[in-house]
Amino acid sequence: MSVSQVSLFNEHSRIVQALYYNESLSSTDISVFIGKSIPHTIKVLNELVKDGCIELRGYASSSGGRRPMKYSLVADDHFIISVAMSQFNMRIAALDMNNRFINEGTEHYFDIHHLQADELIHYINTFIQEAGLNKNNVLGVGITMPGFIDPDKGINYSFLEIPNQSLVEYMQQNIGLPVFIENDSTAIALGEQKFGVARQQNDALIVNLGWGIGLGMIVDGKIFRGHSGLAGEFSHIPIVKNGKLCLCGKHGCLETESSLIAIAAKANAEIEQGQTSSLVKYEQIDADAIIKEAIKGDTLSVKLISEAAYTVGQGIAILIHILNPAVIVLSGKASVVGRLWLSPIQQAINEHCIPRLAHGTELLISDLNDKAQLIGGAVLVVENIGEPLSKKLNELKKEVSI
Amino acid sequence: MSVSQVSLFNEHSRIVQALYYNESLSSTDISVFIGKSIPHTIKVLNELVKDGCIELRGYASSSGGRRPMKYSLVADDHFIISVAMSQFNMRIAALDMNNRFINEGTEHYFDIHHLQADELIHYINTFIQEAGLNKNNVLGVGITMPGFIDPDKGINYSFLEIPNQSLVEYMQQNIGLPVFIENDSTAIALGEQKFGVARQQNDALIVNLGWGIGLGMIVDGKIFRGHSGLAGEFSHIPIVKNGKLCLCGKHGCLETESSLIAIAAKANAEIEQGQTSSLVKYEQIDADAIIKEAIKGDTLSVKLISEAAYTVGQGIAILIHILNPAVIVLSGKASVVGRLWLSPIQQAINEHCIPRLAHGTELLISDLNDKAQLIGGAVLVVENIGEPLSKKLNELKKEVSI
DNA sequence: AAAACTTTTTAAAATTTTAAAAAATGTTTG
DNA sequence: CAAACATTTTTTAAAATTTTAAAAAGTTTT
Repeated sequence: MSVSQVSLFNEHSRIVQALYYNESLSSTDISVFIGKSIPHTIKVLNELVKDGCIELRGYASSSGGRRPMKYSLVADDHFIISVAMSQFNMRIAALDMNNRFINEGTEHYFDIHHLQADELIHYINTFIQEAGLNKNNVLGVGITMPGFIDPDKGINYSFLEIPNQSLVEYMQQNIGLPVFIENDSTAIALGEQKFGVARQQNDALIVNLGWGIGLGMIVDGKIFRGHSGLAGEFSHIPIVKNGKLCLCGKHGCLETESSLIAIAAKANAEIEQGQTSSLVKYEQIDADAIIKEAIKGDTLSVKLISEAAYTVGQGIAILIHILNPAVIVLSGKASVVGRLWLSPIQQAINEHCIPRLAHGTELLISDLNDKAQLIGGAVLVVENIGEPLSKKLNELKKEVSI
Repeated sequence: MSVSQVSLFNEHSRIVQALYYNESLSSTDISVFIGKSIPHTIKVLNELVKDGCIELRGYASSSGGRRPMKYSLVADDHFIISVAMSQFNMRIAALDMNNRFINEGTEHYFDIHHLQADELIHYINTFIQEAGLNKNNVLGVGITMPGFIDPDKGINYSFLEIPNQSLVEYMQQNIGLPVFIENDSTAIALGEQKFGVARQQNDALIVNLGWGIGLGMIVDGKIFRGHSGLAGEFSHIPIVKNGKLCLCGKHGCLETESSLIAIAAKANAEIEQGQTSSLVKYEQIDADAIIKEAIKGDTLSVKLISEAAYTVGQGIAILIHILNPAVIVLSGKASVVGRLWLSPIQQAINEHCIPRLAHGTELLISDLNDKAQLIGGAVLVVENIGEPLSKKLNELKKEVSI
């Protein structure tokens, strides 16, 4: 493949991206998106129509002038596999080029600490087979999971380490498709940015209310990772004075007070002390139980979530001062009870932010619910088509600093 | 001026930028910097040599092959005026195209709350005249000052407001040169990034230890401002439990404990309570007095700075978790006693950061000292040549979002 | 029905890159 | 010690790409 073909391919992929994020666009829109002239854009669009991956969808309306042609992706020309993992489970789904789920997907349970890459590969290959997908029509597999992940090198440093090889390389060899990996919170942020309430936002913070408190940051329209990929360690900022030792070894981390794990621990303690609550009927009081009872209105569950939320709000107040985001999105597992989190967090923001900042920041609840991570996995693939890992690694090596 | 000429001009200005930040570069270096092919780069370079703003500086060494020609800016072809203001004073200096001060500069004292734009204009015009500079050879004037500033609109919302006009417009009309404004902490960050210890860094935090605690953030190689330009409000993050009311109206702001103003207030209180200290000899104990005595080893002064530093360190620990910077630079007025700040801050980082993050972040003291802001003002001009305000405003209006 | 406006098409012009040759220099080898 | 070779930069000319400008084609408003 010559260099000119590569750059052409990337131009194509930019157009595919534009259309994946928008049902249909005019040639002018696409021309702006890819930063090329209209004649050139139209030439490329025609090629893609001939290729069969883009179709014409009639004319858009006009405010007084010739009506523009609408271009869209052909929905079933290609598909994307998205794999969303948490510490304890994984879901696999397939999406078409209109970002729609083409089936119900499958779910598997495990403890990620004991999960083997081969198991993961087996689940994915089985899924592709059972969904009846032809691998030639699959753009790629987006795997999103907890851990400290380098998406460019294709390595998860926390889980699923493969000796002498990157996880992505190993997966690609055994699945026969392009594979991309990303951190779960980051994936949720991607999903919210492209298809959720953070759509169109260049400066957004997406809080992943889950087993821990994850944070995905969109800075200047792009996912922000920091110098060594560790940025967004929100759940370990030292702002709590409860003396509890965190798993990370430090005291005072936000997650010792506000994660679902911390909330569950508190619930168990309170119940033991004889607190009345509909939680008593559970054999093991875990996050799912608390969320379930909180929805039903159990006082203790609601109280515990509210308290945790206020502490998270204090942390968010600090984030706002430093990053001045346009929106903050509450997403992730626990955001299904988003209403319960919202007002304590908003109150903490009002109490701890300078007014100009508090007013300039919108606090929103995800409307993607538990789909955010799966959608983020699909976005991950779309964002990376046209940039195979090998090319990225070459760039990393070349990187010249003047 | 046709559009093609504009883009050519911007290409020229990219080359000027590359050479302003580097004493000399080869055509290959410049080609990489501006992202164009070597033949094209050499063509443009020849034009600039003919123009007289770039000169040849002989050959660089080679690791085995033809030696590359070194290109440099002609030092006295153009000059830059930099104006560095604080709340209480301003310095004016002129720099040549090698980033060297061409004279001693001048200094004026005032309270910025009562400063008039006309006064500022008078100082600048007088300076240019007395320095014997021809305005045709001055690239522009970079004014850096406290306040909430929108550099694109050319407005300082906190000070020096001009009715019905932007400050920059007014200044340009009365000085007859391109004028650019920027926040003081941001300017210091620019200076440190291009010429200081944060050189080459894409992810750096520059702490401006001054009357307040300023913060300039370099994210992905660029100054980060947030959604509405308020990012980096480090001095108002709520992390102190001292009950003191901050000027911003909130309790618990970092600056109630750690700014030079807070330190001076504490010193006065301690002296009144009969503490022994070489500070007693001062009529008014202000920041300058404390810095002076701390250098001499006065126990009280050192103690107060150390305490403040530890609190700043707690704040920095939070910044590190969120932003994962490669380096943190202590700069600004109070960084002349940088050694005193260093170890309490480092200790707070070690205590409050997860180890992987603490180890990945270098804490450095500025070597530009009080020159950082002036140099930042010059960088401000260099960064903006080729992009006149009017063009920027047009772009702001056009900004299409898909 | 004319005027105003927007999108699309076309063809010429301008820009930029590619590829190959030439020039210059350090390293290796006989 | 010099010739051969590997490397790197510079030059050249042809090829490819992309843009500009102007004309044409549709729509809405007046």
